[in-house]
Amino acid sequence: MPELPEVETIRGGLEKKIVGLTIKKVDICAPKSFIGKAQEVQGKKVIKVWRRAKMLGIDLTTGPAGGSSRPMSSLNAAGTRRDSLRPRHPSLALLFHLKMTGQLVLDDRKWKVEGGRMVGGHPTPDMRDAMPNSHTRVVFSFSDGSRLYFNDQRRFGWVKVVQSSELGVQGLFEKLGPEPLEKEFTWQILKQNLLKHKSTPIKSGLMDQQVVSGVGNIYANEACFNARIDPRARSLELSNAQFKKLHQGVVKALRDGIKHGGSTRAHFVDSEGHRGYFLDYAYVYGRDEHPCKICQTEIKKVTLGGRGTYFCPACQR
DNA sequence: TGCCCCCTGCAG
DNA sequence: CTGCAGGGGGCA
Repeated sequence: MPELPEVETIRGGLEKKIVGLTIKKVDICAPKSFIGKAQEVQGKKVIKVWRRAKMLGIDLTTGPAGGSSRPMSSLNAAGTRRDSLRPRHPSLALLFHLKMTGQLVLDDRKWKVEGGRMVGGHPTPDMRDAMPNSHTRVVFSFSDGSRLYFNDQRRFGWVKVVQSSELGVQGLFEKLGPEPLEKEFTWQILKQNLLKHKSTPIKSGLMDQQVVSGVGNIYANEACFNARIDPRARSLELSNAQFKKLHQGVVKALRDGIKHGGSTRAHFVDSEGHRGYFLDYAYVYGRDEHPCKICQTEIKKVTLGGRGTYFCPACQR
């Protein structure tokens, strides 16, 4: 599900709640969803929550609980890189990829057992569906009684126990393109990367994680609209002025996504179980047969690379 | 550079 | 029943 704005929304919510907590227990309901040894993270303390592309990382102390360790990550609250790229210090982390339907929901009602019954707070209406259910694949229990649920209906997602050496230049992140909300993402870089695939539709190019990381189907559609460019256009056909508009369009779409707490089509909820509202503000995604918010022309839907593609035939040329 | 596939569920 | 869904790895 989640693209950059959704993962960033989850990251921000989790950071406020779990930094400093110790993982007491890991319950794995779906073995294929958990890669690595759960034992390695039990007793470890959370020191940072970060994001790279559409992946979310939780840095853990490497030594016994309380031991000191340095964060593996490099992204601050705004999703921008603070300490530059690498080298990363040796440490341990949990790395999540939520794919299409993954959720990370923190249940911080402090459950107490009274008279054999669980007693706690009241879940929000949105959260009720995200509580441990038939789609819960992994449950992390923390020292203060709170729990983190990794839910994933379609089972495409995963969580992996990683060492810092597995990430970075030679690791899992090796092929990822630039972070679109960082300085390294310029219109020139975008142009250069898109031109590596001259005949690929521009919207499909934006979804290529080697071109720019973190953009998925919703925000690629919105970025093309923001730039007033036909999503079917080929990179070879674009002028420099259009590459600049596309660059701005990507950044605007992602920032707006974060501003509205992400997009909820069907499954996305943030770490508190609340949906996101960006789709209320979307210009084209999911709006086929509806009037364009700018010119009233009917929004069209086509398929590109097997993915639903929405655009305004009048605004986007 | 395109499919097919991993899976589950829902809408038409 | 078929088709489609915030992703992306693998294979021809």
